[in-house]
Amino acid sequence: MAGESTDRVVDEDNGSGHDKDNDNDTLKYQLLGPSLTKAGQDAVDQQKVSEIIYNASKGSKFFNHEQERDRNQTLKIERIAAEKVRLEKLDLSYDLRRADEYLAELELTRDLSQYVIHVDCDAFFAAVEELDRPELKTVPMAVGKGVLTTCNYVARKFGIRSGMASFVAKKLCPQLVLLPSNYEKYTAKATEIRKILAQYDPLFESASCDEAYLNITAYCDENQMDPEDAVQSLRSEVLENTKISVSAGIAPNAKIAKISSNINKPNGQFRVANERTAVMEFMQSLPCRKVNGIGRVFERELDSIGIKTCGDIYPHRAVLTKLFGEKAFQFLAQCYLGLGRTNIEPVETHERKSVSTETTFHEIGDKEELRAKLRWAAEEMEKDLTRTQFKGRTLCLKVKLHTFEVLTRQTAPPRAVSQAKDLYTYALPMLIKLEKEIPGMKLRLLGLRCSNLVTTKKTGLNFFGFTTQPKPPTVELPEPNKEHEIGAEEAFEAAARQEVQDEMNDLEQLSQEAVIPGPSAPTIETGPVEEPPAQWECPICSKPQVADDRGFNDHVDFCLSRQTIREATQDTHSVVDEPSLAIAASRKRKPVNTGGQEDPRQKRLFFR
DNA sequence: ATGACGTCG
DNA sequence: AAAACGACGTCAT
Repeated sequence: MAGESTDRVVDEDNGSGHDKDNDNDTLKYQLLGPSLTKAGQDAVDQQKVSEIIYNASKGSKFFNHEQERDRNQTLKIERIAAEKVRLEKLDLSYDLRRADEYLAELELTRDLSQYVIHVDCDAFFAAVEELDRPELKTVPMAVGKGVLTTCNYVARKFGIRSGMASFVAKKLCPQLVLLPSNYEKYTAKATEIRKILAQYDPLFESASCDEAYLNITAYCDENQMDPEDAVQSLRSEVLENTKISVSAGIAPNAKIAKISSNINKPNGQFRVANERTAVMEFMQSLPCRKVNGIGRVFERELDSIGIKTCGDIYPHRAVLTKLFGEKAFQFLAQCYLGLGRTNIEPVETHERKSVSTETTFHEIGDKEELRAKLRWAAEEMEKDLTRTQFKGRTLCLKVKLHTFEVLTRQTAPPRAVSQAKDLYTYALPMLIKLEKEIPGMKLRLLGLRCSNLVTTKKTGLNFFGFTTQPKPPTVELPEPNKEHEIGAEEAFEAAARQEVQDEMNDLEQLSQEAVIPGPSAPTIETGPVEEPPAQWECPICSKPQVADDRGFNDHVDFCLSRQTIREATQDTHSVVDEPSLAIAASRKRKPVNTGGQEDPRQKRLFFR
């Protein structure tokens, strides 16, 4: 049973001292995973499921990390609840009036003229697999390796959900069939489905592989059709032609359509009429958690002040800004009123903000192995950047420690980067810094992300009728050279331990070869983008740097090789500079906000 | 700007 | 024994 509240190592990092025994309840709820609200779980005994998950997890590093998070969240919501009590003793008439004014203002923006629908495939990945192997329809089955991405409805009866660790799922249902995911197959199927969706709204918006928003107002007009009939026909058309069942929500805006598509899942639809009363009524009893954007954490925080449904927001409107911030208040106000966006547009019109790659692996502490992982990530990243036709002005390294703690470090190279060699060159110093900050660092994940993107697409060149050749922008090196480059990169670190001079020569050669060669680009380099010569400082020695006219700078390579040598020769006897030590020491002590400090409340903002 | 964190599918 | 990945967004500093 749930008796013991685990043996807490209570040391000085816990200023508040006290610890509720019922912490386990929230923790267990947390462990149930993020998709508790998904369909197919209604008949499941969640108590029992939660016990099993808890027992399967107990003591693991993952569990300990979740426990830590849960503790912090609990502290935070205690502060929120206490603050709310304090606020309510004050005169809130000003806040009340402001809230009401905002609500009135929002009300004027209400648009009930559009039919927006959200289409959602039922257990999509699992359904696609079942097409190939119909015998799986009757047995519990899930897709995904370490973590499940989807499971069929038979599996859901056992309490299995997407996002669940597969070994936990096996505990809940030993006969569960696990399939590896096959994204090509799923995207191919998704393309078939989208072809049909396009007939109903050519400007539909793919929200993900298996979801889409459509505005069918025009379609209904032109065909003199009721939206429900239109969606009925859309769904049967999809089912007949692709053998995939989909559910749909029909509503005056995207927010409500999204919620509605879940209501009669699987293979069903639900409509909220385009009338104010229908909308208000629908929201009134709707649990906040169902709204896209309110997750497990915010749900708990809202619950702690007595808000469970969207209707509960109204009576609390006067304190929301002070407790959660202006943006959160505005978002909640829209939830209460059931407002949402009505303009649906193709996802291609959105500009991408970042490109990233990351992988999880067995715990690694060995420095060489970590570099190999970083190199691999850099290569993956280069592929992704090539495919998406971007370079990154800023580069971010992400690691997850063996404790599941996640850290990120970012840097702004002197020029936008896209080649594996450069990605590696600029990421490695960040990794090295982390290794210094965290003695004995062991990782279970490593990833890279590029943001501040610069497009390498050759756009706008065809106003004289020139067809833009869709040639991939990276034409730098013939294949064999790439191999050589990687090999040399390995050699780099090894050689660094021996002779600086020789190494520098090698590096110079490498740089000459690897850096963007002007002549091989026949057309204008990268169309419209004019990269400003960023000012930048070396992540190792912090000296200000200037990029040369090829866009790069050998200083980092140089500094890096010195660094590597120092590490190799003096490793045990630490030359580690004091600041790093200070950071390392302070890391573990969480910023326990001491008494006098006011208002540590976290604010959040949602889209739009 | 940078890093932590929340959220979604 | 064992808990993903990629993308987006905020906030505090």
